[in-house]
Amino acid sequence: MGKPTMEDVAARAGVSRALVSLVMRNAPNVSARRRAAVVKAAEELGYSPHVMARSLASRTSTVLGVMVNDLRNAFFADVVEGLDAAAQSAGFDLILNTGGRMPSREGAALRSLLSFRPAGVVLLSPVVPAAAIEAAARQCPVVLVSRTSRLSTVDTVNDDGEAGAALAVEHLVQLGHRRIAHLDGGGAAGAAARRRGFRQAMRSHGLEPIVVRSEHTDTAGEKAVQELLSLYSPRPTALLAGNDFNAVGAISALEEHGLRVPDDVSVVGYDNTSLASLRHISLTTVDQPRAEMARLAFDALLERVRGERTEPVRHLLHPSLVVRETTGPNSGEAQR
Amino acid sequence: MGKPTMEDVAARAGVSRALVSLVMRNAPNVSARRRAAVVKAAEELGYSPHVMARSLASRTSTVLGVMVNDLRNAFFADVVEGLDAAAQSAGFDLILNTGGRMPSREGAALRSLLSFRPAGVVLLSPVVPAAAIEAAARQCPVVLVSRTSRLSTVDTVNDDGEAGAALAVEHLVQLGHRRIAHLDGGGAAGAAARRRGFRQAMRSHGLEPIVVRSEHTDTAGEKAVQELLSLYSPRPTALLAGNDFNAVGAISALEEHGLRVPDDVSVVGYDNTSLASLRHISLTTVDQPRAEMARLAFDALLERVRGERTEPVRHLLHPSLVVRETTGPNSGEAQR
DNA sequence: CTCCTTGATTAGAGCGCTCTAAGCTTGTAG
DNA sequence: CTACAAGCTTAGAGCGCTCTAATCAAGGAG
Repeated sequence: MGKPTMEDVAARAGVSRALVSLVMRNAPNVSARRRAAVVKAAEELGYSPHVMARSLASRTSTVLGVMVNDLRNAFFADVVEGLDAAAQSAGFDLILNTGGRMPSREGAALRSLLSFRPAGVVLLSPVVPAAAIEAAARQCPVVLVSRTSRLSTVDTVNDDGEAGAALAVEHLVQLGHRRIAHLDGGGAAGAAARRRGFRQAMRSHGLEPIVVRSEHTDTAGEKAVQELLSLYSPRPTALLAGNDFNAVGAISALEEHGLRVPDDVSVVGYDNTSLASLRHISLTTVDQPRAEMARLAFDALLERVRGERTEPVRHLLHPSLVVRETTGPNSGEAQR
Repeated sequence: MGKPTMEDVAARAGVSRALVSLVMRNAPNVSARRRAAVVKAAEELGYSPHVMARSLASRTSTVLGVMVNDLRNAFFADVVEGLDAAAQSAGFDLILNTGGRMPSREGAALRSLLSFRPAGVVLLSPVVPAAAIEAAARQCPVVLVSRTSRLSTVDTVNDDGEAGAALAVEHLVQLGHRRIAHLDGGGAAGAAARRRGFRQAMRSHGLEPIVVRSEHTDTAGEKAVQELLSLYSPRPTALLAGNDFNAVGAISALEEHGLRVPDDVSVVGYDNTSLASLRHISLTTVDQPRAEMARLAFDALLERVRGERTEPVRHLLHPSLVVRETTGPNSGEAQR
């Protein structure tokens, strides 16, 4: 438990502490002989530099703060994995926090991250007020994922929800569907953009957009379908759910009503979570390039850290459609 | 970007740095007047103590290292959430890493965690050699989740896989099933215990255990069922999958063979991930108390940190069965 | 043989904080 | 008026490191 310090290594190698420091940072201008001696001593003692002490002394940080509102959501877990990969390859470390989608808890989490004086902070779909984000941005670079912002001090990375929804509509229209409904995500992150994209795409095809209020859960999806079927007759022949969970719930409800997917009703999800790719579900869905989003978020941070950029950057990533087995041609049976 | 220091606060409040330090740690024996002045000054400057500097000076750490091999696995994401909750309520922070199930990467990740001189480290189902774990345990308390160990310096938290499998067998036997197969998890974490529990429970009922080699993925589950159906005639009437993903794959394959679940074949999963609770799947499964596991892991660490305990602790948590809609009485049709 | 130059090494200050021990006020008792 | 707790406050060393500037050794040029 008694961890060796640089001083210990120096003593054992018969050199000064400063020289050990140089070796640890692989600085040039260290003779091969001394370098070897230091490396050997360090190995024998099982020494590795104390990151926090280094950070203090060098006035630099290799820590990235990450706040995620819900790790259970596979989308965020994927982004965190991506951030970790980027961080590891650049010698950074992640300090991670959850905010539970509650502004107060998120605020505390954010403050906790900042007390590490991180090189930067990534907020995944935060719900804290803009003022809190602005305050954070005064302390270090901040990038928002799955949340937009007008603050000139923060960067953002989002998928183009409008384009994603349009992609889905396009696919369904091409399959011959004309009565298409959207089960929206209410106030969830990105829901507004998807709704907007859906409406626009429908209108551009001269179709009447049907939107049912829902949420990003499977039970909400079921409920929305109940409502949809009782309200609209003839019923829609295709559905764009707010996300994959919602889509799975919708499928359950449809099947309970004796409607087959995709024969009677086509269903498209959103997010392409691991759920969608399960063969048992095999959901046609809109994929957000999570790995790329993570990479861009990390790079944006690094650019700010290095002072290479001061204007904000707004990444709007183009989603893609993954066609699986829940969508098919409009059979026409249900057409009036 | 210029972060205020304790000195700045002290100057503004007209007191010494030491006094500010006392207030920040809300030590007693500080007059109300000074305390208020310090708090006010800190607020005005937007000051919060520098955790790393504090850690260095106090020779204590409020950082917990967490290594998770795969965040995409909902089980681990849940445990991390639990750890975060425990950590937050005790004033600790998580530094998180992934090892990608590769010993070399895990080793690097572990070293990276240790360089923060954390108060303790939690390893979620690590695959690094015991020697690496032992080395880590010499630096700080280590607790293993979903991995056993004989090292007296590390604590472990596992679910009782034998009991879990037995629970499932018991349930199926009570439903009248006698030909029950287990699609095992191969070399995955916990798979051996589940397999052992399955065999034991079957034998204790005088039944012949059927075990098919598989993996913890849905495609492996499908493949295992193909194999099972081609190999065993009469076919089993019930299945215990290695985990939920595997179970979902198995269900797909069964349905493709025209077998209904649970009418023709009952299926039990393992883990009770969010997947299982989707109404569309509604999988009977064995639940591991993840929140409790996280809590116990955290507490074990804290006990070691505080020096309250030096002997290792081995938590073996009792899983519970969550009965949903993929299990039902043996219809007897397929009985010989 | 002396003066520079160049590359290798080290002394020492300091990062932002904590913590021990010492110093300063009061109030109260003698 | 002195003595002495008891309660507040602060000086200053030091945590483990980095970094600047100074030192030193060893050639090469004059």
